[in-house]
Amino acid sequence: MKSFFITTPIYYVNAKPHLGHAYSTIVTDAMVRFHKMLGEDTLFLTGTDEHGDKIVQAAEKQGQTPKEFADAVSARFQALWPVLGIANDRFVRTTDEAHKRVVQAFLQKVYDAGDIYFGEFGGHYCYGCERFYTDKELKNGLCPQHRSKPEFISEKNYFFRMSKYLPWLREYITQHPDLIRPQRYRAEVLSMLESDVLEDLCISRPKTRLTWGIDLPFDHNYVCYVWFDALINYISALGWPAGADFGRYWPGEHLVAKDILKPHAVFWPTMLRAAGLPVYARLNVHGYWLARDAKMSKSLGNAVDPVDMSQRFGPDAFRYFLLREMHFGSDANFSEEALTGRFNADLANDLGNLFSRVLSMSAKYFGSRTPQRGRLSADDEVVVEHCLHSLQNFIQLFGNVQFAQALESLWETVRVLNKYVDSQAPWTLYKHGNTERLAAVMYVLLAAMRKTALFLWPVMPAASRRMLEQLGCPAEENAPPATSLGEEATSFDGLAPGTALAAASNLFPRIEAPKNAEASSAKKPGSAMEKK
RNA sequence: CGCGGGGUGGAGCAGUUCGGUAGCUCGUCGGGCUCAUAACCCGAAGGUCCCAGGUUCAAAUCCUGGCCCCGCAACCA
Repeated sequence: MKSFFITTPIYYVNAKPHLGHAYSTIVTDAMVRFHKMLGEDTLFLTGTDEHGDKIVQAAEKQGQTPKEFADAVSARFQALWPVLGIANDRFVRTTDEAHKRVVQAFLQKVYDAGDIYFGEFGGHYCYGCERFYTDKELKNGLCPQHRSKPEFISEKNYFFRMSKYLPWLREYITQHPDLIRPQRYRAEVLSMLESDVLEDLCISRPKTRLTWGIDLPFDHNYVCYVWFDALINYISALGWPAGADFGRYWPGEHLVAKDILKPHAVFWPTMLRAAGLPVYARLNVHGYWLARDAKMSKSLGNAVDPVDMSQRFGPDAFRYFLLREMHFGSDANFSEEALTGRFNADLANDLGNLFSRVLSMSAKYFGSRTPQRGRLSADDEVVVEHCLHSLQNFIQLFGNVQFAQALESLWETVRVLNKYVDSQAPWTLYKHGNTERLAAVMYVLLAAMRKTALFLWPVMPAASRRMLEQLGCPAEENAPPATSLGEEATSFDGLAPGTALAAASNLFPRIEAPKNAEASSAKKPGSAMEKK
């Protein structure tokens, strides 16, 4: 059985979860569900990153120990995922004892191989920022943030001999064109590798400055710093080196946002190489959600709270919007207006209404039973072909992380079905007593709707289940529908005649547009404000 | 010359890899249907595809130069 292991980044616990965390995790969840429905052996990992200066500071502010603070925030992340319909298999914390042991084993291995050395590290240190600046970053010799003169500090630290592996990495990425996707990020990494700006990686902090970290196994005066700790979560959660899951699931895929491209595309593969492990199978990189074309941030006050969105619009609609609106890899704008618009147009008008009208007719014409399929006309065959074709496209596109295009492809079918209802006019067939045609048309509609519902399971698991139930195809809770997407996209069967159907209901009640929508839009002649 | 992304009808976006009738959703206007959630279906209006050159039978797409936005270069998804 083919395996599919995928991870989100582990989230830094210095702040509460925001839209970006939600997006990364929702996308990963959708990918996992998709692969489950392809019949693969999936494993979905997420977690929290809990060491470092900032956690210590944040904890102090709250009057807590770093561990207490990390426990609290980590718990918040863990509590969020079910709310968003996310079903991760594992949750790793960098403060887990098991994780610490793996990090130490990894460090020791690389150290023994001679790729970690002790050296001098000097730089301009700004106490306000608590970080080093390079000469180029300084503005007139001053910290760009605080406009104060940084102190030149020199301290001894351990370094990972990353530079040694950069030529290999460049070659590897060249040989594996699909390793990093979308392509724009692969190009960026290659450009990074060619620009020659990458050096060895400082991987330690002296305990005199920082104690909240994992001890270096070969020098207890130092703790492991940043990426060597965090990145290793991806294999510590698999129980490397001895755990059976490592052999079963590695190499897997990672999903990250573009801001942490470098650590994942450069640090991590070279680390794996140095430890003698295979590189991950794929790195999926996405862009940012913007609010009115500006980056979301707490300071700008334009951050979006995923819990709030999920509660107000429902997790399924929220997930649908995120996957439909952003073209994976590019930035996209988030707004409630856009979310409302998508909801009403796609879910309420196109999809929900299709279910409503077809189920209503099924009740009227066939006593809410799936009719016999009968012989299909040329018109019917066209719809069937169109449907299967769009499902095949969906599989291709979704597998290629083109979620927006995949959903667009699925919606082509939804629109075709709505047109089909109009062109076939079942109410006329009914009036004329043309039961055979009526049965064929209704069967085609119901069967195509079932497929649509199935294919939506990765994106909208709860709504998918509701739709399937309405079609008399109840699905087990917390399990993928018992079918395979590949087969569903090649044959048009799947509905048993005589099955009881639900009465028509309102799956996605329209959302009334918010009253304050006019605030920023300039007055235009004939601008639409009539909604009542 | 630090690196990268972008500039396409009123709005938001595809399309640009491998040139060949400019496409989608929303919005606007007109019509249709009556199964349905004031929904659905049909039709129409609306575009110098940032600018200027170049290559070509043909450029949104390739090349050169320029203008304008926005990220990154910090443990921010």
